[in-house]
Amino acid sequence: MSNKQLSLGTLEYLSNNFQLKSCESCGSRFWAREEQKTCGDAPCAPYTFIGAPVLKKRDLNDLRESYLSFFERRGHVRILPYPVIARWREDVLLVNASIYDFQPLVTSGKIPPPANPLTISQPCIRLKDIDTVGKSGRHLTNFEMMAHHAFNDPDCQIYWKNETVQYCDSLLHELGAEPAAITYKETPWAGGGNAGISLEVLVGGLELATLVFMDMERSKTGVMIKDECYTQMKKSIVDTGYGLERMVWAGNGMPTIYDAVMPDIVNYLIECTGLEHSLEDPYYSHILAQNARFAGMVDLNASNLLDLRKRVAKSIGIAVDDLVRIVEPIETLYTIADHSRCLVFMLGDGIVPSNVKAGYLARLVIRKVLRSLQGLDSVIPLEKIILKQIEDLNAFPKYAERADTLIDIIQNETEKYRSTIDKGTRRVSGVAQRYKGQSFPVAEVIKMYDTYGVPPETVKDVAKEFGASVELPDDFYSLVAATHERVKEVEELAAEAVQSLPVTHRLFYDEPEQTNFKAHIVGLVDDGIILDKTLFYPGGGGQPEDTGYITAPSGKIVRVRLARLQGHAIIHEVEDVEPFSVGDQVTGDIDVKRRQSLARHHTATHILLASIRDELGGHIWQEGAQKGVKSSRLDVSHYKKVTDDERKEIELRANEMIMADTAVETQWMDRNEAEQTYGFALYQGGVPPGEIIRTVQVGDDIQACAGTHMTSTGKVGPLRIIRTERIQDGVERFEFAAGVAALKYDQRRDTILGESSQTLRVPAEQLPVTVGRFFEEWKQRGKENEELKGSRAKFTSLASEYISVKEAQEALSAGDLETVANRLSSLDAAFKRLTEVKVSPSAATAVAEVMPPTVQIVEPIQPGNHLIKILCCIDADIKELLHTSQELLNDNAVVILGGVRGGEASIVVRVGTDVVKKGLNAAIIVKKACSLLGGSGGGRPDRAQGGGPYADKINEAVNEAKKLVREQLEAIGQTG
RNA sequence: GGGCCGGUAGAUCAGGGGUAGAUCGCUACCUUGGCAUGGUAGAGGCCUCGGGUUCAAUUCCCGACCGGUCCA
Repeated sequence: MSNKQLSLGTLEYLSNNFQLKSCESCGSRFWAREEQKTCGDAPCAPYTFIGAPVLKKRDLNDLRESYLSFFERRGHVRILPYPVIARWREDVLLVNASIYDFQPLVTSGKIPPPANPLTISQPCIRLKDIDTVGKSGRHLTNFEMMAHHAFNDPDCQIYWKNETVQYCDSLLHELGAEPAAITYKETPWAGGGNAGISLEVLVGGLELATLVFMDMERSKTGVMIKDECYTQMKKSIVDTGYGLERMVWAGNGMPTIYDAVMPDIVNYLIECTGLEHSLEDPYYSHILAQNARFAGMVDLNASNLLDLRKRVAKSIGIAVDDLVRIVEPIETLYTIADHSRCLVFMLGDGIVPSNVKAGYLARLVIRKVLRSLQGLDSVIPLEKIILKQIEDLNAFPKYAERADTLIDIIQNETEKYRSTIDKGTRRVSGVAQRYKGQSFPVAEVIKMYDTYGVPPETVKDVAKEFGASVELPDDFYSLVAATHERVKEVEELAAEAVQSLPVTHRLFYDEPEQTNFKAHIVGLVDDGIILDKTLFYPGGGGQPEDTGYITAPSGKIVRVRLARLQGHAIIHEVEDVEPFSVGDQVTGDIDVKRRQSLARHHTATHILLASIRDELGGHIWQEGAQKGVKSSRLDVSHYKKVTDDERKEIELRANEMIMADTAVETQWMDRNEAEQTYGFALYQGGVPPGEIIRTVQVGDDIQACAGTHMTSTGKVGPLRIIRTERIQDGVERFEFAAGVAALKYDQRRDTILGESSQTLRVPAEQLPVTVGRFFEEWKQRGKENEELKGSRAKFTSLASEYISVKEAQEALSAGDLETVANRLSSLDAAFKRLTEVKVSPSAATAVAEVMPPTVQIVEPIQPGNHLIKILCCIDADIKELLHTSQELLNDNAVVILGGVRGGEASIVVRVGTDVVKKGLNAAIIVKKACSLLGGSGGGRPDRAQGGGPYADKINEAVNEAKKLVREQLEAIGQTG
């Protein structure tokens, strides 16, 4: 740590034209031309430009062009804007500032800037203050940062502080600013691992730009800035940022930035909601202007919003409630205008809504704007507003081209949100019923939001309907965050031990089809050798490394386990390093089949990606890829599940590209030239470092890629998509095989089909129909089986009531059918239901024939006044016994049933309600009886079941149960 | 990448180691001259899949698949 202060140093231009002052309010150092007490920044100074513009009136397009050409005339090269999604960075999701375009590769010196100096208009998205957007009058979630950058290093000095301030001053003069109104305030700046002094440029109380002089980097010691230490670095970077929207606002003087920047959209929304009449009222417009002035003075957040409302209301002399009533609807419209515009940038640059990463942020914005729209009295579809925004953003024609996809995404998300809210609402009402007339616990509100995505406001509304009150704490969202266990940040990767290893020449690029080579050993490490040149691909870009053999001068052949890259050297990890010494000439043979399959899959990946993009649209972006020998994976961004038809179409297109058999062109190109020619689509697989990058062209698809490829698409062979799966919301994974692997895949499927059709004895073509039929029949059987079990249970129970087996058999053998028929006559109704055949003597015979094997014992006995019914069946499972027992049971009975099926014995005991009251417990009886069966059982006092493997002990077990029931009943009888 | 929820009838969901439930919808019948309605009966479930524990798993445990949601 050091007390050293960061200082601006002496700037000729400022010293000659300005005076250094100190703010009476906040104490910061600032520069102004004339006498001035405060630094000119909020909260020390109020807005003065509202109603009194401090710049010339310009619209966005006009001012953007003026800015860029101003710097072009001063030797800067105009660079095209980068997408708002920072795909080239690991550490951030969205572009927050123009300098993000050049971090980390340019700022760290790994690659040169695309031009030096340069100027750019970079659309940026900042969601940090999203909740104050619309209310503060000045916050936007999206804005264009106008910038000029100069990258200085010891060898190449472009310009530094003095020129930067001078440029700024003359630009502002050109734009119509009064020189005396311009203030430069000194502030330390830090971000993205770098730091430096900066100047905030203030005009009319509004910060229009920040001029950052980045010349320090994070380190263990040095100057403390925002809790981190920084030291001087060799490079120094001019990083400026001018708010395009703010400059338009300053030249327009409307009460809010939204009116100034998006007048058409705001007016459209006002018309849709019928608010225009109130805005024409001078009283209303006075209130809105006053509100905007006050809001400009404070750093708004959720907790001080009410505070602001109070102050504004007081200054105008109206009640807070009245103020809110007037101000809130228009604030909602501003929010909608801002968010919908933000979405055009996000979705237009290819962000697909998702539950992760940047996609989640897009969803967040969509849901916020949908919620705002819901709060309005009138219904305006979000799609309509988006279309209007696309029209308004005519400076970005690429968004108009993608309008259809954007609308599709929006509709998809709207539908999704609707169903989430529907589901959530039902869930909340369920919970709310429990808290009728009480307060709904905050923990439940958090759960609703965190787990089910129901916003707290919705919870409040729904709960109210059920008479449950909800107290929302101000720090609701921090409470949500607190429930998430803080996950330990992945520690920064330790810097690789920098070894000076020799550079290996990469033969695999020069001769992609060669499989063996001669080379000299130039180095030996632990278990590996380094050659002057090699065909072994060290892995990278999702392509695994090569394996193979190296032959020593002695003739000894040694297996190469793998090749890996370390620095610029390729290390061949070998099983035995013994036979080698530096200087030897060796021959290398790569594993041809492996390499060929990998190369095939690699080229196939490019082909597939191009086909998917053709079929599904320009938002498709590679999210990851892993090549393999047998199959490979390609993950792409997409907002819907890929349908079967789409998948087939993609597969066809891919194979058409293959059959077209075009050459695969690889080329080493200057990176900036490649970028300007092909755009960001180059970096599907990530951004490689270096001034020169390797491009691979497959058909119309061009990517920066370091892998090995086939020399023409035809050599890829057949390509089969094995399956698609959604690995995240918004990311679809394609698993596919190419060449030999694809054929093997097909063969495996053939085998599966063949075996299946053999089992069912039908040709493969008929499998779907047959399997369908079998499944239906199987279900039908199941149902019939259930029915029969139920019927049999009824039948068994009824039969047991009226005739014993012995009796029936004796009567039948004596030819006395009349007796059997008489005894069975009361079965008529039940029997009819079962067979729909009227009971006749012959049917009775049939019954008797059915019964003997089933019913072994029918033994009504009467201990005390309880009836015990015991039935021991063979061939019955627990379910059937349960059904039967139900039929046999009455209030003062105890039923014991035994059955055997499939080598397993089962026992069911049921106790009638009267007997349960006396204290007989079925569960205890079953448990004890089942121990004889080598198993166990249990249940409720009135109904228990169990079983065990010793089927031959079933009679013993049933008798045991009978004994236990008797004993217990007798014991109860004695005590009761 | 991490956390938290969930997958049961056509839909929405309840349940829970021991006979799978409700509401709506569907079919038929009854109530009326007809409709709204009301009543009665019925059809409709590999309780997502695979493994484990258990006498017994839709239920408990592990894994897969699918979905929802919050955060970085």
